[in-house]
Amino acid sequence: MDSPTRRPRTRIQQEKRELILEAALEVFSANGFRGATVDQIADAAGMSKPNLLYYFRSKEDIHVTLMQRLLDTWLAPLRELDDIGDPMTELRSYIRRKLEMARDFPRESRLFANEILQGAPRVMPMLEGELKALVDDKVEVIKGWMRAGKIARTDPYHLIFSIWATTQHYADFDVQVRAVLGPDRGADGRFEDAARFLEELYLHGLRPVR
Amino acid sequence: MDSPTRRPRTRIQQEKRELILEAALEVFSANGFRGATVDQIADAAGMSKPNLLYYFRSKEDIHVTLMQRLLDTWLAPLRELDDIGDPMTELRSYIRRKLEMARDFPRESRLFANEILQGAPRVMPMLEGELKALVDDKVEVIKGWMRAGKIARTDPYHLIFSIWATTQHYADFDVQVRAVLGPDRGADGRFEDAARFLEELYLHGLRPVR
DNA sequence: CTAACGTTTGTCCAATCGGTCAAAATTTGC
DNA sequence: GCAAATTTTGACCGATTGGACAAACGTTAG
Repeated sequence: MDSPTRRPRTRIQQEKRELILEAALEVFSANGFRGATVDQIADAAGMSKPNLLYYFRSKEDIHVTLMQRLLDTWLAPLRELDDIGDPMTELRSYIRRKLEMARDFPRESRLFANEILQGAPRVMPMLEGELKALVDDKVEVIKGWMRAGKIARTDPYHLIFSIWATTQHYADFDVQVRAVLGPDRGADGRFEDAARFLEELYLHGLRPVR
Repeated sequence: MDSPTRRPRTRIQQEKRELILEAALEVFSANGFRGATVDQIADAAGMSKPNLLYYFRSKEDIHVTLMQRLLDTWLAPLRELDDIGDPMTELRSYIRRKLEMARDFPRESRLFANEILQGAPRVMPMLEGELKALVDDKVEVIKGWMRAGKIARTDPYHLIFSIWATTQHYADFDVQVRAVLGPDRGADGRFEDAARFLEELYLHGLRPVR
């Protein structure tokens, strides 16, 4: 009675679903939702298309499952932003963590970017619910820091947006970054430079230090 | 002999090609290249599909034409970044101009983001040629400012990347920004807040002013 | 062994895709 | 006004798409 697309029961279902999601991440992030085909995903997962559709009801089913899991890990760094500890240090390590995620999980970043670019047709509820709630929460923390004079008084929402933008840029616009920088400096070097720059930017901006 | 897809000769060809490009911008930016259909574009342009294909050889032909035009206007603000005038003022107005473009031409921004996200399959040569050359040029200008002690010594490439990222974010991730901020503040208010925040960030970072 | 259950595949289908083509409708040059 | 050139359209095509389905295959418990 229970279809495998409900709740995985056997070990093999658990494994195959993971395999499919990994393959789908690869294909979706590289081609977008409409650009990806079920055949491509099935190929990448090493199985036939009907077999894949035995584990997931539809192409969209794969995508929403992927997005649901993604958002959790994607927001983890922001969740860790905590009131304990020095504000400036907290923010710096948040930026570093986000930059590390752009380096280590570029496919996840691009998958998310693709979805938002298309108007978030499949994750809008999550944005207005889970995401907004978390951001609102952290904005209060940041406001506290500002009131205490620990960091400059500025717009906390746009502060968070700017951190998202600058860090995810290195995953989403990777080919552009590479095209501009040339092949001289490898991926590690690029992220090292980016980390150093962002630290300086968020610390004291562009005003010359004397 | 000359097909209209070569060089527009008549007034009507000029007009219809413009009409198609405008419609294609709308459709491509909202759905990506593979997500957009020729029928959609033809519909948006108020003509039949075969008629559209009389003015452009193919779907890809429309896209490359669009991208070629786009890159020029897209890079205009950076071209204006000049050695004359106060460096800090120059950078501030570059940021402002880029932010205004994100506000006034979000479709162009999303079209570009879509293309880069997919690995820039149709504009890679432009990135490695035109774009890289321009950035290299402006990086030298910025380095001069740093040597003169006018702005802080930091990585000029990543400075430019960060400006691109923070400004275009408001076009590319618009739905997310709106979802997080809620409906309270209109589009004008959002961009006002963003402009103020970015000015403060690039001026003195997050260090509290006392 | 065998019945029940879970897994895999080959085949097929309707819908949609980008693009062609010949013919009709319209505009233009003289 | 009329012939030539340009513009527009309906009908059509092969390829690809997401998905359905029944039959075959494998596995496991009794």
